[in-house]
Amino acid sequence: MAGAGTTTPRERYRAQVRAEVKERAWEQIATAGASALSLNAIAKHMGMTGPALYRYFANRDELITELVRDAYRSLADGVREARAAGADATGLAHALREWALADPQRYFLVYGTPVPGYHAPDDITAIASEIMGYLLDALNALDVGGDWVADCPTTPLDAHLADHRDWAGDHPAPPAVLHRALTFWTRLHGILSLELAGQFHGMGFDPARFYEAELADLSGRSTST
Amino acid sequence: MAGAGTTTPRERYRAQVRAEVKERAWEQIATAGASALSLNAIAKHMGMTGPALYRYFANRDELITELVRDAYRSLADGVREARAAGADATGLAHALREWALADPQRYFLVYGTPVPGYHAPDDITAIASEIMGYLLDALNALDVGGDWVADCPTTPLDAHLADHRDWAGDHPAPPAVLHRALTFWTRLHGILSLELAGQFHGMGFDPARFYEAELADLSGRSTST
DNA sequence: CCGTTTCGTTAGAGGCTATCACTAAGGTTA
DNA sequence: TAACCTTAGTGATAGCCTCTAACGAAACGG
Repeated sequence: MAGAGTTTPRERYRAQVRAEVKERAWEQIATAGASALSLNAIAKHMGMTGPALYRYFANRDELITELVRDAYRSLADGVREARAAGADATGLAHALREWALADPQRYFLVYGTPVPGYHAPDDITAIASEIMGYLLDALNALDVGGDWVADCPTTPLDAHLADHRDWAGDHPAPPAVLHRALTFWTRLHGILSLELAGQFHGMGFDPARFYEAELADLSGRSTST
Repeated sequence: MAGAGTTTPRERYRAQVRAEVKERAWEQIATAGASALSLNAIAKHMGMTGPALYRYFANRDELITELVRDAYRSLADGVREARAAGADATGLAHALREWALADPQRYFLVYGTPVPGYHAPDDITAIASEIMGYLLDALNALDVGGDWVADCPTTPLDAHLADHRDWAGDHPAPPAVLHRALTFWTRLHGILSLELAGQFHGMGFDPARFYEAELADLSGRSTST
């Protein structure tokens, strides 16, 4: 019997095949989008027949869910590492942008159009709130003196968020910081998703500069008001 | 030969079948997303066999493109009407939100995850810039006295936009207004797309209030700085 | 009334997901 | 070593899908 931490050859082989399937899947997704992902085509690329892959993934949905999980995980790791390297909220925003540009379809797999019936498993939503946690940390750290929060007028939305802060877990950030975290997320996502979708194509301006400008606005007002 | 403006019975019938196909298509899209749209299933629902529909649409892509066109058209009409009824930029934002909530999948068809290879035909991008035109009008009208633009510091991004303003056509809006139009679009889209994608699910707060808060911020700063 | 155009059908190629029964190979145990 | 069990991969099959081609039938227009 295999002790904890050891792996049998069979388990190693299994893990390797699963990894190769996912690798091919990412290639397919990058070139044709997630809806065009085909287990059959992946199998043929690997020199197998279609049904063989059902030994490794219960169905197409399970493979996609696994890819979504990996994508979330890679973003969370990137953000955590940026934070560990001393990045502030702006640094996290840059990490997000680089992660998004590196593989647009991966970004869309996480933040793009959902299929109506689908509901992500709990461990994936847990990773999502882990990412939100890093953002809250970064924004909260900007406010160590408490001066920005103190100066900040209490808006009706802040009061509302004070009553609905379950999503922040037990994070100590005050409502004004929760508010800022939401604006960070939604504003950056607004730019990134439109840019990656090609909606800025033919408009001529440089999305990176616009991103920087929004970021400056997002950070600047913590000190200027 | 039918004179201009008249229609033969055949043309009427054809238009009616095409309309019914699109109607069924919207139902399918609303419940299962665009990727699950099936010409075959639509035909069966209409009491026909699958291949019959190829008399009306060259292929699946053409049907989807038609739906995208209709969706854009309906948004443009809504925004134009709101503007004609005297709505300012905030009013347009409310029109956008209602249009989005009325049919989330329709919103995603227009602003959601694109298929990597796909390129929209020119008339569709023309509708997109028509919508942008209404937004520029509304934002420009806020600034009739020119005081906000005058007070507004010329940012590097504004200078950049002054050099890349092709997308605004021959609209007289100054660079600062172009900048504001971009922030309007991207910030509102950021919230709407995440909300419709269900990313706020389980977070507890009311997205409508957050939308209002962003809108207040977007409008408020035109007078406060 | 008759030719022409258009519509809808069936048949079929080729793709997909997914299940099933079966073989062949690998590991385990007596 | 031999018997056994587990697992990987196969072909066959069902049931979807898109899309093409050929054929009958209906409707239109002169």
